[in-house]
Amino acid sequence: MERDHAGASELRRSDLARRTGCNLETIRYYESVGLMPDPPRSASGHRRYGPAHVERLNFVMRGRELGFTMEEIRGLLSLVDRGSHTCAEVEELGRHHLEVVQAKIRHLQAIEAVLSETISRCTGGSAPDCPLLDVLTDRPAVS
Amino acid sequence: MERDHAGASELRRSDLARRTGCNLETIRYYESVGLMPDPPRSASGHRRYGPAHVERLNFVMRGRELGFTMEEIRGLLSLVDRGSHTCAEVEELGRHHLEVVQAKIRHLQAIEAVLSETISRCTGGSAPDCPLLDVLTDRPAVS
DNA sequence: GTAGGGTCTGTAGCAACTACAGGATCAAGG
DNA sequence: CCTTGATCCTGTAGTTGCTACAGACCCTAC
Repeated sequence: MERDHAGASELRRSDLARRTGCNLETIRYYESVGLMPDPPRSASGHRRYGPAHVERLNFVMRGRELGFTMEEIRGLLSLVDRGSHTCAEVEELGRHHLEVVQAKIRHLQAIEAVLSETISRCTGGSAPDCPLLDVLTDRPAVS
Repeated sequence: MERDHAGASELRRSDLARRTGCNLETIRYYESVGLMPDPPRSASGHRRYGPAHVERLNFVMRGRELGFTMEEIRGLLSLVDRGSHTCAEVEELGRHHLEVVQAKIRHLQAIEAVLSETISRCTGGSAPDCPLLDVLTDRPAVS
């Protein structure tokens, strides 16, 4: 006879981790900050997860993969949890995040332009003169 | 007569901050982690900065603007401080950093592609159906 | 019954700052 | 000379998104 077993889909924490690919400690972290609900516990205090937890963790993980902050995911989840969300509301969160992503890309591209241009002027030799150091020290390039 | 004044270019912390555009607290932080040297102090313990500090802080700040980590900047500084650096050494640090930046750009662009494609399919209406939520829940798009 | 895993909690660490609190000190005006 | 307000000092805690312990408990299989 099995004790402490409320159904075929009761997962331990390591099962949930394996199934979702999420780090074990990260699951606890998501619970501690309220992204994941506190799961029911066995008599001895061990967490027991059901299919709803798997779904929710997948949601959170996909959100993170798309670069949403935990705050944004919280917003998305609360829309969904409310049960009366609209596409327009979700889209707005998405569009805002998209703009942030695009701004980051532009920022990195600006850095990339300076870096690659500067490095392309490096001789790579054993002399101390270096265009990259010139940029960092703001010494104007020798014209 | 001026007391506590060892030259025309002795700066207080707020002067250094203003002159470089660096946050006041950040200067202390850089000192605490060794990116900036501990400056000499006045009799009462107030920091006094000279031109060398301005130069070094500018170096650090330009490095940060180019996205170098503090560890990388530490590396660059130790090359320069050693006094016998070569362009090849500096270039290698720069090239490595460039690759990191390019990888970040690619990562963000992949995110951007998914996000903008998904959001473009949003109707923005008051219905709960939403392509972005579909992606997050991994519900396959209705074909 | 015991060995080995897994689980529990709390805490500290990472990067790179930023922001206080609570006190000392300085510079200028009266 | 004294007050006032700005600036300085230190130490500590907060931020984001985890990750990694330590030390105790528990659970399962042999």
